[in-house]
Amino acid sequence: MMAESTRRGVPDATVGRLPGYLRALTELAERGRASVSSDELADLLGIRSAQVRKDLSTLGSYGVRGVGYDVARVSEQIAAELGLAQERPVVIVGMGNLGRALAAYDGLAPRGFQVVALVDNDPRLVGTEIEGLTVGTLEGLDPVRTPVAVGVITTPASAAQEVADTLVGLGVRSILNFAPVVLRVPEDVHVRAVDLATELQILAFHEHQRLLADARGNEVG
Amino acid sequence: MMAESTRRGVPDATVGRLPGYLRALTELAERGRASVSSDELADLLGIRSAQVRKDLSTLGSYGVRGVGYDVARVSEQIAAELGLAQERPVVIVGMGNLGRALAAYDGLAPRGFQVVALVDNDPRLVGTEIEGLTVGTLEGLDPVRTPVAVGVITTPASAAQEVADTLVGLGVRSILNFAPVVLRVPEDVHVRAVDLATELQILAFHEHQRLLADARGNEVG
DNA sequence: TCCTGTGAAGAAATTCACAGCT
DNA sequence: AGCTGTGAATTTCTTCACAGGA
Repeated sequence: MMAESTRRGVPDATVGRLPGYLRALTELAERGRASVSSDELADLLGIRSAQVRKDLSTLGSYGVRGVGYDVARVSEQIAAELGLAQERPVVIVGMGNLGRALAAYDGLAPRGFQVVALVDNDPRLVGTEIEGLTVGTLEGLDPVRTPVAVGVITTPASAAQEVADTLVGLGVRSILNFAPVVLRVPEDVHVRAVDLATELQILAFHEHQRLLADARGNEVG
Repeated sequence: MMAESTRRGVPDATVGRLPGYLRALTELAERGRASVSSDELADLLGIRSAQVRKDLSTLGSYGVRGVGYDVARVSEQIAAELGLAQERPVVIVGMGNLGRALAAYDGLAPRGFQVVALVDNDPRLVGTEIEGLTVGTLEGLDPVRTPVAVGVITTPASAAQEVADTLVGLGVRSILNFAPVVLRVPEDVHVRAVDLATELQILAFHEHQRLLADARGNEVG
C-alpha cells in the first residue's frame, strides 16, 4: 500500500477494477458474446453501471450509445493498459506450502506471467524440482541470465525484508508480499501486500458489528 | 470489495488498517515498549501520522498528549473492536495446494481463528488427514455440531459459487474467497476476495506505466 | 428507445494545521 | 517541548442525472 503514479492517467481505484473487467469480458468472449452493456458488466462485477461507464471512459470511448461495449475491443484496450502484451518473468521466494501453491497456480501463464525461478534458503530444498523448475538460492539469481519483473515473497515474516532488499538489488521493482510485515523499499518499487490474517480480521470486524447490532435490535424490538 | 455497514462507527478504510496497527503494537509490546507515538506507528505501517491519529481517535481517546499511545491499552481496544475475543471457527473448502497452505498456516490460532473443518469433494481426499483434521464433504458439515463463522473458499473458480451457496445455507455470513469469480451472496453476507492474478495485474499496470514514463523521459531528456 | 459519456453533486478518505493537554 | 485530537481544507472516489448519438 503506497506509491502512486498514474499521473493524469487512470485513477488507482479504476486500475484496481481493470483485472475484474478483463476477467468478465474474457468469459463473455468465450461464450461468443460480441457486445455488452454497462449494466450487465456492473452486474457481473457486483458494482454500479455508472462506475463501469466512468472506468471504461477513462480508457477512451469504446462503447456505442444505444448498443453497448464491443467485448473484443475493450478487452484489448484493458490488456494494453495493464501492459499484458509483454511476458513478465516472476520469481517466487519461499517454497513452503504457499510458495508451492503459487508455483502450481495455472492462472498465471494465460495472463502473461511466467514463473522463471523458485528460490528457498533451505539446503534440503535447493536443488530439488518443483513444478518442473529446480529450486535455487537468492544469491544464485542472475539478473542478466534470468531477468525478473515481479518478485513474490512467501517466506516467513522474519525473512521477508531481507528478501525484499535482495530482490530490489537485483532490479525487481514490483513485489507481491504474502508475509505479514510492512516492507521498506525505495519509492520507485511497488509493493502489494496480501495477508490472510488481515483479511480474516476484517471479516471478523463485520461479524462482530453484526452481533452488536443484533443485540441492540433485540433490546429495542 | 463491497458491502458496508459500520453505521456511525469506524470507517471502512480505518477498519482495513486496524489489523496492521494491531500487528505493529503486538511487536512493540513483545519488545517491552509501553508507549508509542503516532509518528512511530505511522512509520511502522508506512502511512502518515495524521492518519494514525484520526484512525485511533475513532476508537476513543487512548493517547496522552505529549507522550503517545499506551501500547497495551490501544491493542486491547483494537482487539475489542475487531471482536477478537471470541474464537471464530473456520472451514476451508478446497484442499488443493492453497487450501493445504492455509490449513497449515500458524498465524490463525494466535488471532482467534480456529480451523475446525477441511472439506473437499474429491473422494480420494475425503477421509484422509491433513494437519490433524479428517477431510470431509460439504454435505457432511453439520452446523449444529460444527458451527462455522468464516468460510474460506480455495476451490477452482467453477465450483466457488456452489460452495458459497452451500456455506450461506449453513449460516456462514463471512466468506474469504480465493477463487477468481465474483460471488453472489445475500447482502448480509460479507465476502472478501483475494486473487493472485488481480494483484499481479495491478503490479503489471504500474510497471507498464513506468516503462511508458521512462520512454517519454528519454525522448524529452 | 436504448445505452453511453460526462459534468455536477455527493460521499469518503486523506492531509493539513493548530489548539490544547501534560 | 512534545504529541494528541480534531475541525477545516483538500483530494479522491462514487453516484446522480441527463444530454446526445445510434
